[in-house]
Order: sequence, then structure tokens, then C-alpha cells
Amino acid sequence: MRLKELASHLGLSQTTVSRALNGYPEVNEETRQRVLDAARRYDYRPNASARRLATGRSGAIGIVLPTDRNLLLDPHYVEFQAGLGERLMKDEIDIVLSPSRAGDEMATYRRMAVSSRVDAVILSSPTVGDPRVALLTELGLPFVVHGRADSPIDHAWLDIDNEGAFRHATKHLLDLGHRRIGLINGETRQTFAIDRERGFRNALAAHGVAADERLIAEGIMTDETGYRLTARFLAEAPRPTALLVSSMMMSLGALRAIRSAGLVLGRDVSMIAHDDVIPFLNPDAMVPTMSTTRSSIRAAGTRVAELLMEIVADGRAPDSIHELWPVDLVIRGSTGPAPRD
Amino acid sequence: MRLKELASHLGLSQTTVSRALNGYPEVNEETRQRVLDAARRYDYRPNASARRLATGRSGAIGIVLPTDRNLLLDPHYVEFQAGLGERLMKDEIDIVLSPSRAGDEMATYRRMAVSSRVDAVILSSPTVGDPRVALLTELGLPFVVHGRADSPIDHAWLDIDNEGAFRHATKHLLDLGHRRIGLINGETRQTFAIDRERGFRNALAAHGVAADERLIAEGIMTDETGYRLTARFLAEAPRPTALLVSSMMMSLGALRAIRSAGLVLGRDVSMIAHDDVIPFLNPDAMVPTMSTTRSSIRAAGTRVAELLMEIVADGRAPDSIHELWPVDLVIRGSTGPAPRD
DNA sequence: GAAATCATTCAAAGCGCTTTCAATCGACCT
DNA sequence: AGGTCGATTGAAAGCGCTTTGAATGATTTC
Repeated sequence: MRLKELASHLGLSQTTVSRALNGYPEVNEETRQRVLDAARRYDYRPNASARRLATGRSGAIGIVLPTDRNLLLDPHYVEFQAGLGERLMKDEIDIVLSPSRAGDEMATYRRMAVSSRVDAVILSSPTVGDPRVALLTELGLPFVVHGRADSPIDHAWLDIDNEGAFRHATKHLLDLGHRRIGLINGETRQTFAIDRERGFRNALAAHGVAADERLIAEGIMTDETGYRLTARFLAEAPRPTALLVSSMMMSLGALRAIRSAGLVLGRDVSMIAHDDVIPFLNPDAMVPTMSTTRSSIRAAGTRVAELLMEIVADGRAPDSIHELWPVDLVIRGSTGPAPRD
Repeated sequence: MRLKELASHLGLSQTTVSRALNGYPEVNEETRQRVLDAARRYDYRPNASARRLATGRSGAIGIVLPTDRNLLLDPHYVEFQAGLGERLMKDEIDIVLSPSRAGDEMATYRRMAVSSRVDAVILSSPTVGDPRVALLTELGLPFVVHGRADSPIDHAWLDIDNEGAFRHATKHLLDLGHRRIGLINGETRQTFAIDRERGFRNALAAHGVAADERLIAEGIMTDETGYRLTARFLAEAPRPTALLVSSMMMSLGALRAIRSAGLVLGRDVSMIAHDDVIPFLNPDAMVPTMSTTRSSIRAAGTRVAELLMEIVADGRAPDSIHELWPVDLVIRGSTGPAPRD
């Protein structure tokens, strides 16, 4: 069923039918009802390409998907995407995934922009001075960064307070008497990891405790990295009595390492992990339950979608968008007072 | 830069330029070169919507994304998507994700088809007699099922040999002397889980061993389910000496339960888990290393993309597409001879 | 009662491509 | 020489929608 047919069925012009369907005010209410009824009856759906061509808007937002970076291997990513989708669904906006090899990423963004395939894009996993910010700004393709790119160019971003989260968590451990605290971080190419390390160091400094560089390490956020780094830390003498871990996935490995060393989590070693609220990594289901810094990555996805819509549909100025979300510190069974020796 | 401008820059008609760019044979080679050079120089990119409108093809394939089913929470899904993307990238085909609430799924497929947003779709996690197969067939929207829908309607599918995989794995355990073997399966709504259970039972039957229904259980494939079901099995008397587990994620929980019971994996209890080759769940990195039935879900994604292209671009008949992939049985440290009691 | 205003509706002009159908120009054939 | 054919190019007609500018009656206004 095409607009033309629908119009002739109704004995109306395409113009009127189109307006009725799109909610323009100048059409008679009675006419609009007739049109709406007919559209439903014939299951009419406007052709997406035609509409896009006519309006110049694509009705889609883009994500460039590096096929070989770890973004993809990452459950966080899926969860974020789910949040995104939840919001976008309401306005029937599609997500266009454009896979791209690591080197071609910039070209892919360019392609998306020039071929007007999407109205806006999302930047995930920003690095320091991320070149994508400059590119997109130059291309005039609206975007929201999930995280912060720390770029000289002002841009729209939504981030969680990583510094504050890890500062509070560290402070909590210090208050429990811990002095040797290890940090198992994500890769410090990414801004969130830098911020967390800063929070960690700030808390130590504020307490007059010197940071031990041998107890600060980073890596991709996998179970395996968690295991390896924790095992390394525990081999130090004296060993750390508490651990700050950047993801629940890593905390799984960390826990394995702690057990392998014959130690008990929450007694010999305390741990606080960052929890992005991923359904299959539930801190309450762990044994012992895991103390966390918590912020739902899914909710962030929803909000980023919302912001994107505000920019594209309502013309909101991107540089007015800077949201920093607070992070909860949830104390559970994996933290306890520092053991005395 | 628009086609029109480009053409006038070159002193050619749009027709010729369009043909040159799209590789039609009737244009002079010299002319084609000039056009290609100019296109590169001006960084010309055809407008995606216009092209789609003109050709009637959307240059995208669709995935309906149930926002509240567990498909999403699932790393398998991401990995599959990565494989898909890898292949689609080559032809600059987009993936359109259409989020949808569980109830609306069918409507979303319908919308995708009628608005010709995509040229084809992918069906994941098929259930027995999956209604989507009938719907898509009726709508005339090409699709490939990842898995098998076990529907009366013939359709394109790619699946791994789940029955064979679990049959072989079970046989291997039987050959090692195990007689009490537990099965921790994915939800038996899904065809893959049914096939695995069948393989398991077939192997037992072939060996003349009666299946113990108390040692067969299912659930969503999470760490938590793995823990819970394993703990339950180990409480039986006599307890199972071996376990077949449907995912690496579950095997993590299973391992925890085994340890909690004071047992040693690979000695007191053997385990074989299904490995979809997810980068952050590496069976070689586990302690002990995990015996698995292995088939790369990413490779499956790549191949599904390939098949989709064959249907859409080359007009291959969907009902000629039935691929059943064999599954490797990889024996590592988590399996050993049955303990004698 | 004529002019002006308002509420509705429509015809037609794009949006930027692809593709059909014709036109042109030498080369080739009889 | 007149006609045919193959190679190359172009003009114009869509693809299905939105939107501009105009038209039509009906309703007010002076």
C-alpha cells in the first residue's frame, strides 16, 4: 500500500493524507480520523527511504563498531546498547551498526556523515583527546559521547563520576584500616580508567598514604586479566589487604586468584568492584556478596538516546549537554576491616 | 557534493556518471577513470536514501532486538553480531537494530518489511515452530535463521550440530567410565537446547545407561544458573561424577559449586562445557583447563551474513540453504576417568 | 453586499538517485 | 552510396514521500 493508493481510496490528495498522518494541525479532525482508520485498515506504512529522502532526515542513529577492538567483546557494550534501544524504540528510530576495522574507523564515520545514513552518532569508549571528536565536529554530524573525550573541542557528553566513585571506595577501605590497597584498572587509554586512577590516588593522598606503584595495574577488563593481576599483587610482600577492581568481570578472576592463594574474600582480602549492573553478573548472587560502586550502564544508554533525540529533533545545542552522574557505593560482604598482622 | 554537481563538473550527464560509478559495462574505460578520479577528489558519496528509493533496496539487514529477553544479556549475541559485521562491512551493508518489547516483536518484523527498511533479516534463538518463520515467509522478507526453527515451512538456516556435539561429549564421558552424568542445559524452549538434550539421551541409550531425570535441568545460561543447578545435582546421592554444561558462562558457576562442595574438578567431577569461543571466556585460561565442545559463534555470524548476501544480491533460493556445522570435542583438564568409590 | 479572513484541500515541485528509451557517431557491410 | 550495427552518451521518467504555493468555499467584517 502506497500513499498514493491510500489517498485515492479515500478520495483525498496525497498532501492531505500525508498531513493527517503526520499530525499537522491544518487538517479537519474528521478527515484525520478517516485517514487514520484507513491507514490502520490497510496496514499502511510509509516507505522509509522515501520519507528520508524527502525530509533529509534518516531516522536512524549510528554506531561505529570496531570489529577488532575489545569494545565488542564486552558485555557492557550490549547492555548499553539495550538501554539505547529501549528509548529509541519509542520514536521508531533505528540503530545503524557500521562495522569497521580498527584503522578505517574515521573513514566509516565520514561515510556515515556524507551519505547521510544517520542523523547522529554515538561515541563510546573515548580516549584522551579522541580524534573522533574533531572529525565529527568538522563533519557537522551531531554526536554524544558516552564518557568524556577530554578534547579541547566542547562537545556533548554523559559520563559517570568515575573519579568520585573510586575516591569514595578508596576512602571507605582506608576507613576500614586498609593501607595496602591494590588497583586493578581498565586500560588507561580510556578516560574512565584515568579518572578512576585519579580518584584512587586522590583518596590515598588525602589520607596521607603513599601509593605503591606495584599495586597499580591495568588491562582489558576480562576475567583472565583479573586473575593474573590479582595473583601478581598477592605475591608481593607484604601483600595488599584490599583491592579496587574496575569491573565485575575482572572481579570474578580476582576472586579465583584470592581463593587459589588460600585466602578468604572479605576477611583476608577486601574487594570493591565497579558494577555496571549487568544482569548476568549480579553482585548479590556472588559468594560472598560483592561490594560495588554501582551505576547502570543501561540507564546511561537510555539517557544518551534521549539526549540524541533532543539534539536532532528539538535542535538542542550539543555544547549545552554535559551530564555527570553520581555513582553509588554499595557495601556488601566482600569488604571488612583490615586484618591485623 | 551531489551527483548532479559532480556530473556538471565533469561535463557529463548524471546517467553516465552514475553508470561509471556503479560499474556498468557500457561506459568508456577512459571516461570511467575520469569519473572515478573526480569522485575521489571531491569525496563524493551517493546519498543512501536516494539510492535506496531508486533501487528499492535498502542496503541493510535487520535484527529485531527483544529488549527484555535474555538474548540481549548474552555475550554470545555480541560475538555473533561481530562476525556478522565483519562480513557485511565488505559490502558496506548496515545492520539495522530494531529494538522491540517482547510482545511487539512480530509487529516490529512487519514494520521492517512493510517500510522496506531492510533487505533481509536474521532470526536468532529460534524456538520450536517459531511463529516468526511463518510471518516472514508470508511477508516475503528474506531471512536466515541462526539455529533451526523446526518449522513446517522450509527456510534458510545455519546451525551447529548440537545433537552430535552432546552425543559425542556424553559418549566420551561414558568411555571414561562415568555413569552418573548430569546435564545443565539452556532453556528447552530453544531448539539448540532440545537438540543437545537429545544428543545426551541418545548417547546414554546407545550405551545402555538409563537417564536419571533428576540430573537433567535447564535454565538461562548464566553463571548463577550454573551454580544453582550444579549445587542441586551434587546434593543428590549418589552424586554425579560428570557434568555436561551448555555454556562457558554456566560452567563458571558450576565450577564454583564444585569447589564449594569441596570437590576437585577433573578428579572428583568431570565437566565438558559448550564453548562458543567467546574471547573473554577462554577455556585454556581456566584452572583446570576446560574440556569443551567447540564451535565459533563468530564464524557462524560471518557465514550467515554471507548467506544473506547470496539471497539478496545473487537471488539464491533460501530453501536451498541448510548448513549444519560439525562441532569439535576438545579434551582438556576438566575431564578424567570416573572416580571409583 | 463587497471585501477580507479563515479553514481546508489540492496540484505540483522537489529530495538525489537509477534506469529506460533515444540519440549520436563512426565503423562496417552490401 | 545507403543502410546497419555497436559503442557510447544523454534526456527524462520514475522511486514514494513532504512541502510550498494556490485554490476553494465558508465565514466575518465593515
